Amino acid sequence: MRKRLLEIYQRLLDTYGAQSWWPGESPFEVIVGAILTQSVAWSNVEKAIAALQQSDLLTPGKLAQAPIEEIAVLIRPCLYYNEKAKKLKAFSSFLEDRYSNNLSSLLSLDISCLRQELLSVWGIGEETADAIILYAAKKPSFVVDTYTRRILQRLGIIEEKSAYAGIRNLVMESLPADVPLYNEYHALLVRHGKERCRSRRPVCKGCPLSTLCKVSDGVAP
DNA sequence: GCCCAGGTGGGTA
DNA sequence: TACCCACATGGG
Repeated sequence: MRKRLLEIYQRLLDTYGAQSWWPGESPFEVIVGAILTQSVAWSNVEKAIAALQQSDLLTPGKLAQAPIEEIAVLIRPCLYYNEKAKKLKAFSSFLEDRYSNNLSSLLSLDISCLRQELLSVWGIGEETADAIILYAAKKPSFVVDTYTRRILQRLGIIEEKSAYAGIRNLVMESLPADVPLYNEYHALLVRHGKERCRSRRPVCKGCPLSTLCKVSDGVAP
């Protein structure tokens, strides 16, 4: 499995080049981005982050104090803005109550404790937690998103209804626990997914993974 | 006008 | 456990 996953990685890297992913001036900004990007393209998140920055709300203390309505107006481009305003507030309040706004002390926990803490926050699910661990805490926790699932499924590596934990474990048990590798792999899967697996019908012609794929040409499983 | 994006939580059987 | 639904903008 290790060989297979590395082969996929190498082909994607050769095709798309390094993605140098997840821009963010600070770990806190990365976390805000991780919450805002739930089910939405990053381009929309950038607008919201810029608006929060402009209103000087991009720090844990200030976000925790701001009314949900004020946050919601600023993050409108991000879809489900009322929900996400609550989620940002929930995380900020958690950070204030449990860590006195000391983000570093939260992020310095070991992966399993950090993951447990993050999952206890309303609005943070497995994918968002892993994105925060990988991109904000810079610790090796593989992120399984829609594209990861779809692509690995089409390659015949996972079952259609594989659970999140099963997919994550499979990858993490097969690959070395390496932050740059996990970072780049996730970014490449999203890039590839956007270009070729956006809809139910994959674009198989000229696909760098076509010879590894069990899906027949042009037909969705 | 229609489809779908880098999900999560809550409700129901 | 396994579904189903709400959330509700913007770009192709």
